[in-house]
Amino acid sequence: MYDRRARYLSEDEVKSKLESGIPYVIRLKVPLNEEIKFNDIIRGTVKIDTNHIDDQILLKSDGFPTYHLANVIDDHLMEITHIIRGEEWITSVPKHILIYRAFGWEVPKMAHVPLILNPDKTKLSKRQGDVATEDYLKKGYLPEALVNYMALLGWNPGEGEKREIFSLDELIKLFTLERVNSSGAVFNIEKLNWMNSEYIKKTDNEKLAEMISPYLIKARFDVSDKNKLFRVTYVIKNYIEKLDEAPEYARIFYEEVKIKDEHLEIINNSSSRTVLSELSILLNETYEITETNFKLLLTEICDKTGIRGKSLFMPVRLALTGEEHGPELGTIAYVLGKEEVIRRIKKLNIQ
RNA sequence: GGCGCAUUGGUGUAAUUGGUUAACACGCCGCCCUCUCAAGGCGGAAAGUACGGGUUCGAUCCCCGUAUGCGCUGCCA
Repeated sequence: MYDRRARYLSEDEVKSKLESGIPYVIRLKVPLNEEIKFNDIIRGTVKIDTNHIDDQILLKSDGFPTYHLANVIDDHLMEITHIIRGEEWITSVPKHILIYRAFGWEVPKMAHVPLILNPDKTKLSKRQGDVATEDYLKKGYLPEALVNYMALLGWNPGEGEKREIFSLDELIKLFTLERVNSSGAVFNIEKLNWMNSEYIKKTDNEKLAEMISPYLIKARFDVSDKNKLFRVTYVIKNYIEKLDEAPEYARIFYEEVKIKDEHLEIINNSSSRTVLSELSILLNETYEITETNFKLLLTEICDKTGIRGKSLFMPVRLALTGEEHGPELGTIAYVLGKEEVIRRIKKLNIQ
């Protein structure tokens, strides 16, 4: 700690040092043995002994002010009423109060908010993941979800309010500094993901389609067919938690089907061949595929052939997507459309 | 080292001025739905409130100590 030597220099000493041209700084003369008390809106009364505070440098040797001086003057000139900032600033409050006092200015109200923590409870850092909001926006977190999630980190609306999804307007209405708590909060990406998926589900298809198309384009999918894009959006909105997951789930609608080796056997057995050829026949008699009538076609095949359950659905699923898992078959067929469904089945028989 | 701030399930939080079976959400597990995967519905496990002392008829809540974590301790902000 600085020994406060400058304050004990005599006037003559100061004068001669000044004349000799030695570089100097201007410091704050902190009173000795005084307890500075202040009220923090979030934490209540905080006391700090001035003996633990250095004689702060206010003007550097190059003549420029340090943060502490500039900050106080700036806030006063801008008529700041409330200073709301991170907890790491709390120990510099007495320095600021002393400066306000020296100027004879009123001290604004103070509120020091808790820190956001890594899973291991250390201060949030780049080493353990993204910290910039841009990083999250890029991944396809919606701004509303981000705001909503962050608001709930260290704050809550109180008893009687069970909701957790709040619009900006609602947050503005409900938020008070008094209900912010004072301990650091671990940033839980799982809950953010959940909340983001809630917001995605709430977004209407047209808007959501617009939001995901950059991600699909980046994956080199041809999204020029707007109708198809809307249908794809309608399907995947229940699957994605973040917008950047869209290509992964939209893939089956945009990429050529590739039958994996482990599925060759299933797709080539006689029952599967029966199902697929029956389906082709029925499709030719169908004007247009809808979610429900495609299911009806499958029921019809079941009635006619006695093939049911997995042996009925799986060959169709594999033929249309090349995957064992995915949305409901009727939905998939509806999104692809009649022509494409027929094409995909046909392509298979040729192999 | 000194000073400051904090401490409720794995995580985020709740619990009128001390009196609840300590509540909700995420996550996890199970069941239902179902061709599958999600979504959705239902249910379950999970903290006795960091630890130790007080004060009190009674402490998550008040006081003290310890531990732990974080912050500050710059001619950085």
